[in-house]
Amino acid sequence: MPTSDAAQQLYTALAQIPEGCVITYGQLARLAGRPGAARWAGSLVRKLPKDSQLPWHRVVNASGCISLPPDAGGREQKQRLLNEGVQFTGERIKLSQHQW
DNA sequence: ACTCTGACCCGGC
DNA sequence: GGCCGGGCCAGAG
Repeated sequence: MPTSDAAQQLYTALAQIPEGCVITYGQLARLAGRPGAARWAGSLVRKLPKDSQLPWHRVVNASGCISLPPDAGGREQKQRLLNEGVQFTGERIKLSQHQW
């Protein structure tokens, strides 16, 4: 495909993430075959529809924190993660779930 | 075609 | 732990 071959891979990898696990934009971009293109991954995730089945809420930055502002849906993301069993240490995700 | 921007990452200080 | 600068990709003005 067209221009979104890698994008499709990114979506696929995102869909492969099990519950209770999170991934960073960089890792996601790497899985999609675009190492270093974390920004690109963020763009795709941001454009993702809310009714999408893709677990976009399991994507966080390398710091292990939600990069999305609370007033933009970050609150919902955190709530979803908590609902799936992801433990938070304040605003930071526990290192144990840092990888899947 | 060029410039700016964005849910980013990494190495160096 | 923090701040700075450079690097990556795609889309919009």
